[in-house]
Amino acid sequence: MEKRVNQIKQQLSAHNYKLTPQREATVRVLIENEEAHLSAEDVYLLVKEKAPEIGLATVYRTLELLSDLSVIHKLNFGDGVTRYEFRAEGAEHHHHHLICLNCGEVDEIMEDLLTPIEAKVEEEYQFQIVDHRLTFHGVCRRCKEVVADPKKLVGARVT
Amino acid sequence: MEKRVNQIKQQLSAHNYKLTPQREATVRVLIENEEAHLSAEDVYLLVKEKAPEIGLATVYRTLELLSDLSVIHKLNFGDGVTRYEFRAEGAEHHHHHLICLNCGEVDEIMEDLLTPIEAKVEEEYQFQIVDHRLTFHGVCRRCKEVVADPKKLVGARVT
DNA sequence: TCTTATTTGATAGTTCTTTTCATTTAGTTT
DNA sequence: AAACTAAATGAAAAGAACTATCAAATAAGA
Repeated sequence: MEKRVNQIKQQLSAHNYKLTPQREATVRVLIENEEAHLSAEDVYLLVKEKAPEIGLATVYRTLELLSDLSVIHKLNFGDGVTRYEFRAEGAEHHHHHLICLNCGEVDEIMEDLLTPIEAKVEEEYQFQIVDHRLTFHGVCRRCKEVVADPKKLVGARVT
Repeated sequence: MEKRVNQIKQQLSAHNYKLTPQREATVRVLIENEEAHLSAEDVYLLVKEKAPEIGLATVYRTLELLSDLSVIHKLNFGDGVTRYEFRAEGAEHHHHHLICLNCGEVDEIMEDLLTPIEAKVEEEYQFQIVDHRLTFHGVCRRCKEVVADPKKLVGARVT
């Protein structure tokens, strides 16, 4: 944890930004909730527990800054809010997501399944890939028994 | 064109909706701009040219309706607006997108590259896939010469 | 035709996010 | 250490995208 905070501190100062107490509190919340896909509001509420004087605007600014420095990733699961997730350490680009159309839960696929496809796309479409987003929408293992007809869920909950 | 409008008319009436003049104008705009990934605002402005009396709320409602009936797909490229695209005829789920981080253009990959990966995911994660979203972010063929270091574009323009 | 339900347009309201601006904080220079 | 300069912050206003409300218009059914 301390190591990671320190690493981010260095990334910030490399770009002439400081790790202010507000930024540090935000970073710690993000690290502590690495798996959670927090919205800005979520982060704000969690940071407030540690540092009640922080303002929402600062949280937004910090998230934007960390995103610009590729410390975190912005995600959009189509529910109207931007969510944020730590970039996996050393990962070239981020992992994939499984969104359950029934319960809304978001699970992770940590392995990169796209490498062969990317090679094909770069070749075939003359497109130089920097990053990707891959999301599967469906029914998670926990909801399998509950859902009668998965096709009926198309268009539900997530865009 | 007429054939497709008619087909949609039937899909609507199958669910007890009418193809009103406003809905028809909206549908026609969507068909005419099939490749364009229009936002609601875009659609509104285009429909206004044909039917100036239409209101923005009606456009939103129509897009929502068509989306519910899976006539069109909602897309989210992370620029803050929902975009709409016709569902390819007979396609099980929609195609993939190439987003250029330099010029913002969105190109299409019409072939489905994910079938083998989906089989693996369904098996390995016990997740029943209904649909997917796959987007590659990078530099399009048109911008290749202009962009010196593509990595620098990470975090730019699109979330 | 009369009745009933659907659809619409205008507008007000929400929600999420960004901007503004005065104040605070931190780093630099003397 | 005091004065100066720049960066960062919090509060609140503003903005953008979308949704809900409601009276009027349209269409369908009795």
